[in-house]
Amino acid sequence: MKKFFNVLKKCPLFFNIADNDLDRMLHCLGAKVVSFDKKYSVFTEGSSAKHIGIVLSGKVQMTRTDYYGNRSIISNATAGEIFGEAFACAEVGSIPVSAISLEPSEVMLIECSHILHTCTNNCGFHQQLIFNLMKELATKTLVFHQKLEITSKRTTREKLMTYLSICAKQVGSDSFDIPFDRQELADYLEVDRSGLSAEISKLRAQGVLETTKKHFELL
Amino acid sequence: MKKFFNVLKKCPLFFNIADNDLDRMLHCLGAKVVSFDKKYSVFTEGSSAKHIGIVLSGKVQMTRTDYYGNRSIISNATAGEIFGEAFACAEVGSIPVSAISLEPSEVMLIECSHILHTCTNNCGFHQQLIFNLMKELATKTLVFHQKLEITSKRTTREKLMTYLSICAKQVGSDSFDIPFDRQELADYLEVDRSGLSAEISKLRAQGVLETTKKHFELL
DNA sequence: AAAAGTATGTTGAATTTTCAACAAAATCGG
DNA sequence: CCGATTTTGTTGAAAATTCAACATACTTTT
Repeated sequence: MKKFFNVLKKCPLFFNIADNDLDRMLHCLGAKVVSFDKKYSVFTEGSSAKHIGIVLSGKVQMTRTDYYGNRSIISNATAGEIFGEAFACAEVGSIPVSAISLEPSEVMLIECSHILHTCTNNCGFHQQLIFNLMKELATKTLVFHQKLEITSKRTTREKLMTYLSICAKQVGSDSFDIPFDRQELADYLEVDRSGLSAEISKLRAQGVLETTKKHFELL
Repeated sequence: MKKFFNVLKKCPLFFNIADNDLDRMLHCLGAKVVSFDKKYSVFTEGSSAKHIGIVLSGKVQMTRTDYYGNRSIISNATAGEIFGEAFACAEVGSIPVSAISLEPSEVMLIECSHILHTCTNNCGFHQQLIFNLMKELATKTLVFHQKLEITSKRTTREKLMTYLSICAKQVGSDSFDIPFDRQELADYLEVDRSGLSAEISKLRAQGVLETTKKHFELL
């Protein structure tokens, strides 16, 4: 596990956990590392929701696909980020979303009950873990509010501009990269891809923005 | 505070807290009760996010209104339910939503830092409170997933049917009441009210459902 | 370097939504 | 109980989205 310590130290779940406690803790939690090739499922919609995932390397995407085949992208997670924690913490039977690896990825899986319910060894770090988990859940809720703010807009143009404005604000610059290609961006904004492309062209023609591939610049 | 004990005992924040501890605890937390007339703001968009709200009586609605005046309804909270906890827990500067009383309401406000950071009295219930808060945040995330599932649908008809199906499932019956009037339902589904009314009429004509006011029946 | 596959942009037709305006029904206040 | 207000339903026109089909650009593989 040692080789992942640099990533884990950045993971909010382990905030305030001393370095030399980490190894013992992971053992106590029964943490395991699993590798996934590109486009493999980490979690499948409908499967049981016992584990919290932590991305160690690569990229994992949370999606849902409805009855008619419309894919909806919930979020992307990269190294150090947590996913699936809400379903595991709420102790629901099955997950309403899928998690797939966008690249070859390594993922740490921790059974959530090991975090929530104090082990017999009385390790003493459970309280800190639960506190960290709570913080993470609160932060994730804010991310959802942001996504709702974006998708509640009524037109493709407004959705896109709201999303790009948030990106610019987060980066602190009008020039930035987004983590989505065009189809993914459409699935994140919940709009039609070709309509999105058309709208981007229009915005470019009107001098509102410049873009090449995943790079955007607001003018 | 005694007169609210029946409500507070049903509040998930106080799960597993002994009855005779509750009074002392509320005092220690600096909980205060505030009354609001109909249509008053409990929280205003942009204000600081320090307090968790608990509805003691009445009804509180979380909304956001965008630049163009489109109102978006996030959720309704009735007696025993918590609101605003995510912003307080995440310790963000300001709230991105408003909370307004739909009826004359009484609300308990607790400064979140009093829950998160152990007090000098060493009361010993903070760990349980934090655990409960974590559970609540996880549950709320599931509610958000549900709202996203609904609003990610592309047509008014699909959004409505998805929402009604979820209602029916929760109640365990095809006959149920919804907590929204038509305008509120439209704002929750993020669609135009008149379009929603037209769609409901169509569904009625097609024998898919029956409805009078807030009562719906799926056929 | 060519071929195959993938991603992006473009277009027009069909569908759907929004918007505005109004009528009818229900509710509220005195 | 009546008048005033609010809610709901209806309609048609304008705007926007979706859908399908295709052309072009870009990547990857062999």
